[in-house]
Amino acid sequence: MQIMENPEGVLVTGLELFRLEDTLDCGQCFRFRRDGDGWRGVAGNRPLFLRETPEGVLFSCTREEFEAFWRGYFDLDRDYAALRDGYRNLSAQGKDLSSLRECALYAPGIRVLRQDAFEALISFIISQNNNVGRIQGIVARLCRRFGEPCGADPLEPDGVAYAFPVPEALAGRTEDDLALLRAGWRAGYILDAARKVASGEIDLPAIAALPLPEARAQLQTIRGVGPKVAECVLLYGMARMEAFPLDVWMKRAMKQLFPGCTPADFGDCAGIAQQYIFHYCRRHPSLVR
DNA sequence: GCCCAGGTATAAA
DNA sequence: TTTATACATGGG
Repeated sequence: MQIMENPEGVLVTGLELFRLEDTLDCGQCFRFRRDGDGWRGVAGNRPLFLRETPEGVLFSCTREEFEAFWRGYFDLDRDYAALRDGYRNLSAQGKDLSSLRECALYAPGIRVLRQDAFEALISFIISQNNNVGRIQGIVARLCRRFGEPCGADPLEPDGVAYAFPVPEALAGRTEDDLALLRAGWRAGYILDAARKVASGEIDLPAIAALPLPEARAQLQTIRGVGPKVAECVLLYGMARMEAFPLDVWMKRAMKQLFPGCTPADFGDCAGIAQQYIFHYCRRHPSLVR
């Protein structure tokens, strides 16, 4: 990876296996949209525009911002090629994981984003029994109404980029206050999560460091957080790459593609394998119907 | 109208 | 412990 400054921002070259569409349009984050030939969005309180050029990926930020945040956010220091090859050789106790190579062909440029834990928690509470378009709409309204302005966003009606709300900005609200989100019954879940985090009853950084079973159990004390949401928070919001979100699709895909295998068979980077499988399923709906 | 969307809480078997 | 149902929105 080479990093060069230019008048538009920071140009990153020499990156293998990094494609913006694979990474930003796959249901792991809900705040990035296409903008012309690139993508625009906000992570936490940091707005960003980025696009692919023949030379590399161009980030519209300073070198300091890239180094301090975006480099980690996009997981750019992980060697995904080595990981993919590692999976090829990882045949735990005779378990056949060879289908994974085929899966990885359908989203070779995916990176597992390292999002803020609270943002991931609220986002995936909203995601339950919901579709990506509507999730994005609810999250956008949440940020416009309860997030702090944090820069410019030409795609917003008022041209302002809004940060993801901090827990304290939500904890004191009522379900009526959240009615404008049109989040339905998830509004109560959002409030419970925000209140538990704001009060300290839920300590997200502490949970992130816990063994997986305890971390899952603590997350699931939040109303509206079940096995699936907890797993998404661990994988996308706590950089716990052993986490493996199992939804209806994934359960069926596992039976078809990896009979007899469990998430644990994919090792300490199971979550990345899960991403490859998820993308494969999206391209092969007949497999999981 | 009907069905579905990367689920979860709740009540019943 | 497992299975059924309601839950609010909105798009196809």
